[in-house]
Amino acid sequence: MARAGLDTDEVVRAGARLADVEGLEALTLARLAGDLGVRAPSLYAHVSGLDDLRRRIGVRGALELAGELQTAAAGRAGADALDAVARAYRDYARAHPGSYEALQRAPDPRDARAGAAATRVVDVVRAVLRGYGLDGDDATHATRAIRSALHGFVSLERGGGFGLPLALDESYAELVDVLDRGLAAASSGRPRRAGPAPRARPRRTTPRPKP
Amino acid sequence: MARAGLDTDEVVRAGARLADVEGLEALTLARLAGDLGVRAPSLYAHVSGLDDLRRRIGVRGALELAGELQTAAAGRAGADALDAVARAYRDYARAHPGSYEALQRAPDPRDARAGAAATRVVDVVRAVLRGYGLDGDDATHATRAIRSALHGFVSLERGGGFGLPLALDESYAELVDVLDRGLAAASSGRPRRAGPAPRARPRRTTPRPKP
DNA sequence: GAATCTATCTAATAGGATTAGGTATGTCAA
DNA sequence: TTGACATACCTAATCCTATTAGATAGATTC
Repeated sequence: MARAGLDTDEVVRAGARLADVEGLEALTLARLAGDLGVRAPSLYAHVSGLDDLRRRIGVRGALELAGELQTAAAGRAGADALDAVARAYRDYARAHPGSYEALQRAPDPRDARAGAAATRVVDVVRAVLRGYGLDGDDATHATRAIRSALHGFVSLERGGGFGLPLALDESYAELVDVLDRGLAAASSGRPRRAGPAPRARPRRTTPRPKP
Repeated sequence: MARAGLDTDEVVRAGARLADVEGLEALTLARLAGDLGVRAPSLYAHVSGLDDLRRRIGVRGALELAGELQTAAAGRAGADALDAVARAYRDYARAHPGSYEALQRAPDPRDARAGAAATRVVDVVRAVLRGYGLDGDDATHATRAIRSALHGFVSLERGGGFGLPLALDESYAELVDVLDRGLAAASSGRPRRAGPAPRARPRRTTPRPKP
């Protein structure tokens, strides 16, 4: 038999592609082996099982996503950066639904690379928040808020949770605006419960295309 | 053989309990049948398969969740109502993780009850937004924003996506504050991009316990 | 060319979903 | 009381999946 010449990277890459095209549920070792022209047990030479494969797809996805976010954020600040990162986030989740779902699972605490990949995503978001004057605990809370909002939207959208997909682009833009306003208010000095938002803060610099 | 006396409701209830205690992944017909003192094929008399069971658990969960949210919102308005609903939402997801996950899947378009259950949840959120003066399209976008944020937080929290579970209660409170501020600004009249938030809007009426 | 490494194979086990078809329990009417 | 019927439950069987064990053959190295 001619060898297929696989290695772990190739298997993970093919697994990610399959998951992205047919959904993470459709990713089975039997199916993936078929796609690769190999019998299912052969995959165990490269991956230690289905769970391991899913985790590796997740790590790969997290690194990819972090790269996209980093590119989007480069050279931008404040609301502009938030907007760009939010778009890149949603774009990635829609282009790679299987990888995105895999990346959403808790990283294996024993796998340093998994933790590092997750950290890279968080770090990009955290960097954006410097433009809002947030640091320390405030930045942690704000990072969690942004991640929650973006992930929640993307997750509901993918699952069909919004019913008719009417004006989803606009809804997403509004969500990002709500975050922007809320975070700007949070950073405008304590006590931050009663004061009006600052007036002259620069807003989005590039006009948003109408959906 | 003595009959177990099952019916569909009993099977779904037991399935939801199993999913809540051991996770939706642990819900198998074989396991559930064992719990009910019955063989796996017997469940097909009450449920048309594993997928159907999951969907029914989801519908049941959506109705339960809608009830909790409705109770939380009763007699409150504005930021107070938003806060109460947000807490109830998170409480439900933590108390019933399996049902929550099941409810998150897209409802079967052919099942009227599934659609109605999903609608009930959305309606409670939408009702809260009346206290923010939002209606029509604005209310739709705002509803989606709130659902995204709450679901995203709860989903990341459950999946261990926040790393160390440090100060999660506080982060959640801050997230709700960000929503409140952002929505209040959205409702304060158009053009809504530049104006300061209204000053005298009533804030949360009950002090939030420190985490 | 021999030795080694390893990617792949076949064979086998185990567990899950699901279908087909039989059995016995409960209900209801005569 | 007895018969008929509906149905809750069963066993047996099929198919698919993950996974392990052990053999083989292609590639690499000395």
